[in-house]
Formats: sequence, structure tokens, C-alpha cells
Amino acid sequence: MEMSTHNILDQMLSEAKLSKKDTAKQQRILHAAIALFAEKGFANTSTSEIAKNSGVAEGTIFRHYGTKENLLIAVIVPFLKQSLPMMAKEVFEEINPSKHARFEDFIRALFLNRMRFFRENKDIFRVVVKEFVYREELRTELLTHVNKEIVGYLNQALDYSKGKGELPDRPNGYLLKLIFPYIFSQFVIRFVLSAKEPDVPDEVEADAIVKFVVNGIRSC
Amino acid sequence: MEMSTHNILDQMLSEAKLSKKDTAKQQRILHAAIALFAEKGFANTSTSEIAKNSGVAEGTIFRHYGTKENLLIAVIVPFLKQSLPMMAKEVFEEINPSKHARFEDFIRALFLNRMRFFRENKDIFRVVVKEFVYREELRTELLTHVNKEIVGYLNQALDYSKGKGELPDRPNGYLLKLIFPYIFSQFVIRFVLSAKEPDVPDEVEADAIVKFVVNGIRSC
Amino acid sequence: MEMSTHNILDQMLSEAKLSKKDTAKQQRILHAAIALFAEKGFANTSTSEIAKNSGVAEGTIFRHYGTKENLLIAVIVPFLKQSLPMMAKEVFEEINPSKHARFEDFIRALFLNRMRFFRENKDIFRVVVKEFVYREELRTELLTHVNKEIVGYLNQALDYSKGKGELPDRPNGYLLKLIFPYIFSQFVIRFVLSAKEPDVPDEVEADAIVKFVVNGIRSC
Amino acid sequence: MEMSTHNILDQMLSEAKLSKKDTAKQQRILHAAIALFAEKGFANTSTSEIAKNSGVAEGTIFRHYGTKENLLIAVIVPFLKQSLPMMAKEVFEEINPSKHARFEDFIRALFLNRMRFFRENKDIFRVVVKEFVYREELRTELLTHVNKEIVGYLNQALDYSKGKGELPDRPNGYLLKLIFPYIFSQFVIRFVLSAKEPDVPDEVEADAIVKFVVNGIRSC
DNA sequence: AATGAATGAGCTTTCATTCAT
DNA sequence: CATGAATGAAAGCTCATTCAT
Repeated sequence: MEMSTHNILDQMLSEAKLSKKDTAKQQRILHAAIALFAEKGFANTSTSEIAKNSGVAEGTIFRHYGTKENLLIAVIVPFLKQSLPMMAKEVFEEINPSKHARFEDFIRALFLNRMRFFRENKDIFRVVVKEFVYREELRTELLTHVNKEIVGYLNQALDYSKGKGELPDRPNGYLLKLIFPYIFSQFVIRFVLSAKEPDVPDEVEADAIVKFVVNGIRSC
Repeated sequence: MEMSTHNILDQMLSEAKLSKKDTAKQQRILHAAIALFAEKGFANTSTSEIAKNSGVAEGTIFRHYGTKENLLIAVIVPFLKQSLPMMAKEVFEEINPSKHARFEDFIRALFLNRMRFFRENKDIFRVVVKEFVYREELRTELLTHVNKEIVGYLNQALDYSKGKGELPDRPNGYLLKLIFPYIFSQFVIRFVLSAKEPDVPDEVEADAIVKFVVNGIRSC
Repeated sequence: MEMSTHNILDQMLSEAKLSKKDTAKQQRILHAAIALFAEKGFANTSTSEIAKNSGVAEGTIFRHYGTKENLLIAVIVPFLKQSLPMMAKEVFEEINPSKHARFEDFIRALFLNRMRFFRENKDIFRVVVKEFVYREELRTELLTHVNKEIVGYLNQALDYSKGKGELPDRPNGYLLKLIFPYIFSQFVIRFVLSAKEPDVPDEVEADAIVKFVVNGIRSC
Repeated sequence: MEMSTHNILDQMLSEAKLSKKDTAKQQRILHAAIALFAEKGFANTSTSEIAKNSGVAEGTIFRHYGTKENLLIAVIVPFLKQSLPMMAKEVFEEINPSKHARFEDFIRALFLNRMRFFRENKDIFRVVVKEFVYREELRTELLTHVNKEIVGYLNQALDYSKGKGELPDRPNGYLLKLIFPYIFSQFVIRFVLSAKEPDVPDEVEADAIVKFVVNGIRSC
């Protein structure tokens, strides 16, 4: 599995590069915006600060994004729309082909994949989580998207494990509601709420989480 | 156990009533502030809005709280400092006396107690969670407090259950790091991120969560 | 010459004591106001600060003085109206009786008397000078007053010295315009503009000033 | 010697014109600020008033000067830093070349030069004097500056006159402390404290002052 | 396309003053 | 008389947005 394509920021920007003539400035604007939003939050970051940090004139930001709100969307939406489902698929292709994978292996792969992914996109993850809490419209849009793009893959995995008797015969939605928040909260604690990551290797961390989830879900 | 004393907002205000002569206006200010902060966040709420919604002059807010930041603290701190530990003790006194309680019973009681508590203080819980994400100094202060006031009670419960062979012989900190985020994330999803609560009775909800936790933690 | 009656502040307050029933609070208010005005200026001192420093309620200040401006006047006017001319007379009675005094002796006595006087009323002197610069109506009122009350005494002294050939035959107004600003500017520099007074004894300082004035005025 | 370059305000602004692209608005802001500060003092002038009087938006003032305090500094500092020493040199070049000048001629030239100068910059002189009384940090900075830039020229003049026996053999600091306040106080009375200037020609006024100073200083 | 000066509405905060107790 | 909570106008300042160049 290559790491090089996992940094959403780069992806987003390289995609932008294809669609517009001059994106050097836009790249700089987005980089600065992400860094500042992550550090101080959207509401506490001024456009003049973004302009200064990215070395462009304030007017340039508005020429490209129209409003400050649009800039936030330009930061967040590509992360959600373009990259998130693509990654889900990746995890899947990593595990599924063998078809011998236990549910435990799937969860471990998912956890480790996301861990690395969020670590590499820590700043943008921070922005998304922070604004997610504030903006209902963002949550709604995201959930719709997740349902459409990811749930399919997850259902495949759950059904497969059910077939092997590794999971109780409960609706997938029910199972996901128990598992997902748990894994996600670990990432939020680690990348948003904590000052710095613990020294424990990812694999050790994964072991505990995975055991907990697998045991927890087995006979509920 | 009476629920009537569980609404932190009322508690906070009735306590204030004891120490100050006139709190009618302060109550109105705090009510309005909590409602607005919960809805739109601290940074997006103006003091003039708070003044309008509470029917006082804007100056009155500053006469009582000095700064907008202090108003936030006046909303949040009593919730954390005075009510949180008191509640922890309550849960404890509800379960412990019997000493026959299984670990499962303890988790269920904790979950149901918190569920009711956060439901009754939904708005202020929203404010706390939202600002918690933004303010590191708030997180630090809270964690210090939680460690000092609550961890003692939790350790008692864990040690007791370990003695009965219901929990693996792992450091309490390790166990808590697995259990706590899980329960808490369920509350955040339910009271902060969701538009409205599901119709399922609390007890049904509790069953799933408790089984998951108890099975999950057993043999990790 | 007694020093004890020279502190205008005390005088003012004891006079006030005669005319009003309870002046304990007024005294405290005036004391605090003078100290604060002297330190930070009238415009930068708030009535709440005066209230705090004098240990009264803010309302009490307004009950007595109506407006903040009136409080300033209550501080300044007695200093000017009641005390200034009285002092002028004192200087005069100290010197004149002998009738052998040279002009030099008169100027020296005047200088030393004012020096001590302003030193003892340093704070209120500061307030007056600072506000004097800002308020034309204050200057006008003071000048009118000075002309009415003091110029008579000064004319006596000048005429007497002219009679003895110590002064050129010029209008008194002309002579005063040359002499007065000089002496006064020395006081302003010393008590308003300087951080602290020099160590030189007053008499030494007086010698230089007096020689300068006497020589300067002699043959102009 | 041309008088046309003596208006510090114009100088300051023309210098600013060199370093910035658009100074039209800044000029208007500074003009309005000076006029208002001179009339009502710094503390009693609001930025909205300055904005209205200069025909710009209030935000424009803050875009250029950041704070109201900085605006005051932008008004005062160039007056002190750039123009004051330059003028001192001018007076000097006007008198010194001949080397036959008497001390009296020097003082007369200084007095007349400053008189014209302050008259042409009456408003800004008012601002400086008024704020000088309030702000110790301004006094300290100015004195440091004066000492560095002007005292050298004055020492030359005094030493030269001492060599010709026109001045007593006293430290220059001592002599300056006697002479300077005298001349300066005349300007303050005339341009700051008086409603309007007297009709007497400058030369007549100068005669009296100069005689007073020269006689006064001669044998002290 | 890019700029950056200019804007003005809106922000938090201060403060002299009022008034019910 | 004295109080101090309440007021609201006005202060200094910020900032997203516009627009002439």
C-alpha cells in the first residue's frame, strides 16, 4: 500500500491544478487556510491573516472563493467528497481479495489505515471535526455522502463476516452504530483533543482496540 | 434518587441565588447565553444578541461578567466544578451499597444516569462539547478536575470488579481509556450531533452498549 | 509663618465641613479624586474608580456632585477661589511690614513661599495645571480671579520698588508678564513635568532664579 | 532663509508622500486629527469624529494607524524627530557664520525663529504641549532626543559667548535651565493658553525678552 | 488575474448617570 | 442620605467584502 497518494491536501491541490490555469496562489491560500483553521478555528481566523500567511493579497482570496465560508468549503468538501470514499475502497481492496480475512483482520486494517491517513492529514482532520461540531448542514451533507459511498463496502464486509459466523445476526446499521463511533472517537481523542500522540506503536494500540471491538460485538 | 436536582442550570442558578442579592437578571442572561451558545457557538454569538434575548441592557452583561469570555466561564465552570463530581458520587451510591453488583450493573447504571443527566442539560452539554473542541485550556482544566474528583470512584469500581474476576488484570488507566470514550461518544452523537433523539427507550439502548462494553473489556 | 494651614486640601475640606452635615464621605471622595486626577488625568479616571478608592458607592458621588465635571470643579475651584488669594496676602504680610525689603527680597520670599506651597499641594497643583491646559473656561475664570485678588498686592510691591529705583519705569503689566511666567514655569517643570524633585535646597535654587529675575528686569 | 519649508505638517506629509503610494486620505486624516486634538485634546476626540471631519470611513483610520494612540504618535513623532533638530541647525547657520554675533543676537534669532515656527505650526504645537503634560513617556523620549540633537548646537553657542566674556563661567546645563524655560513659557502662553495673539510686532516682543534674558544671565 | 486601499456594519467594552430600595 | 444594579450611548477596534486600478 503506497502512502504517497494518501495526503488529501496534495491530492486536492493536484486535482485543482488540472482544472485551473494558475493554482500556485490557490494552493498557497488553501495551505495557509488549513493551517490557520486547524490552529485557531474558522471563526477566529481572519482573511487578512490567511492572505498574509499565503503571501497573496486579500482581494485574491475573494476573487477565487467569493466568501470566507466558500473557502472553508473549498477546504473541507474535496476532503470529504473526493478522498473519503476512495480511501474506503482502498482498505477494501487491501483486505478483501484474499477472502480468507477474519472480521478481526478487517477491523485491524481499517483502524490502521485510518490512523495513518488521519495522521498524515491531521490539520485538515482537525478543521473538519471542529467545524463538524458547529455546522449541521455539514453533518447532513457528510452523512448522506458516507451512506451513499461507504456503507456499501461496509455492508459487504459485515455480510461476509456474518456468513462466517463471526458476527451476530443483527441489522448492519445496528452493528455499525456500535462499532463506528468507538473507532472514530479514538481518532478524535488522538488527533484533535490531545496535544501530542502517545509513543506506543500503532500495532499495539490496534490490538487493544480490535480485541475490544471484536469481543464486544460478537455476542451482543 | 430524585431527578429534580439534576438540572445543572437550575442548580448553578440557585446556588448563585444564595450568594448574591439579585439574580433574576443574571439568570436570564445565563439562560439566554446557554441557549445561544448551544445553538450557534460562542464565537458566533454576539453580546448584543444575548442582551436582547435576555431582555437586559448590554451593559448589564458586562457589569456582571466583565468580559464575554467570563460569561462563557460562568456558564461552563459551575457545570464542571460543582456538578460533575457530585453526580459521580451519586451513581456510586446508587450501585455500591449492595456490593453484589456486577460490573455490568455498574456500567448500566452509569450509562443510564449520564443519559438522563445530559438529556436534562442538553444545551449546556452542547456548549461544553463545542467549546471543549476549541479550547485546549478548557480541556486541561477539566481533565485535571476529572482526575482529581472522579477517578477515585471509578478505580474503586474497577478494583472491585477485578476482585470478582469480571475484568482482566490490566491497569485501570488502560481499561478506562477503552471504556470511557465509547460511552461518551454515544452521548456526543445523541445530544450534540443528532437533530433529535431516537425513539428507542433508554433501557434498550443501554442493553446494547453495556453488552458491547462488558464483552469487549472482558478478555482484552 | 505656619505651615499647618498651608495645605489647601485640608483647608478646603475643613471649610466644607462647616457648611455640610456629613462630610466624611465627601472628604474621602475628594481625596481619592485628587489623587487619581493627578496621577492619570481627569479624562482617564472613571467615577467607579473614584468610588472604589474612596470606599463609597458610585451613586454617592453623584448625589453630592451631580456630574463628574462638577467633581472636578469641586476639587479645583476652592483651591483657586479661596486659597490662592489668601496665600498672596500671606506672602505680603511676611515681607511688607518692614518696608526696608529690597525687590530681591520680595521675589525671593514669593518664590520660596510658592515653592513650599505647591510642594505641599503637589497633587492638586498637578490637576490644576493639567486641566488648565485643556479648559479655556478654567483659564478665563482663574485669570479674572487672579487679576481681582492678587494684582493689587503685586502692584503695591512693584510701585514700592519703583519708588526705590529698583525697577525701570514701565507699566506693571509689562513687568509682570516678564517675571511671572518665568517663576511659574519653574514650578511646572519641578512639580508637574519632573519625576522627582532635585536634591538642591530651595534657598540655593532661589538664589539663581532671583538673581536672574532681578538682573533681567532691572534695565529692560 | 525661506519660511515656506517651515510648516512641519506639510513637511511630514510630503515626506510620507515619498514613501507611500496613496497619501491623500492619510493627509486628510492627519489634518483632521491635528485640528481636533489641538482643539479638544486627544482623550476627548473620538476616532469617529476624526473620520467624519476627514471624510473617510472610520475603518480607514485603523487600517493606516492601527490604534488611536498610533495616530497620535504619527502626528507628534515626525514633528519631534525629523523637524526639530533640523530647525535647530537652521537657526545656527543663520547666526554663526559671521562669528561676530553677540549672545544677544543669537537669543534674538532663536526667539524670532521659534516664534515664527510655532505660529506656523500652532495646532500641532498645541497638541504636543497638551499631550506632553499628560504623558511621561513622551517627555522622556523628547528630552532624550533634544539632548542628542540640539544640545550640541546650544553648547557651541554658549561656549563661544563665554569665550567673548558675555556669559558667566557656569556649566552650560545650569545656564540652559535658566534660559530655556523662560523662552518656552512665553510660547506656551502665546500659542497654547491665549485665545489670540497680541498685536505687538514680534521684534518689539523680542526686544523685551532678549534684554531680560541677557541681563538676567549675565551676572548670575 | 491580481491587487490592496477603502469601506461600514458590527463587535466587545467602558462609563457617566439614574433610580428603586 | 446612601446604595449599587441597571442603563444605553458611545467608544475603540475588527473584518469580510468591494472595486478601481
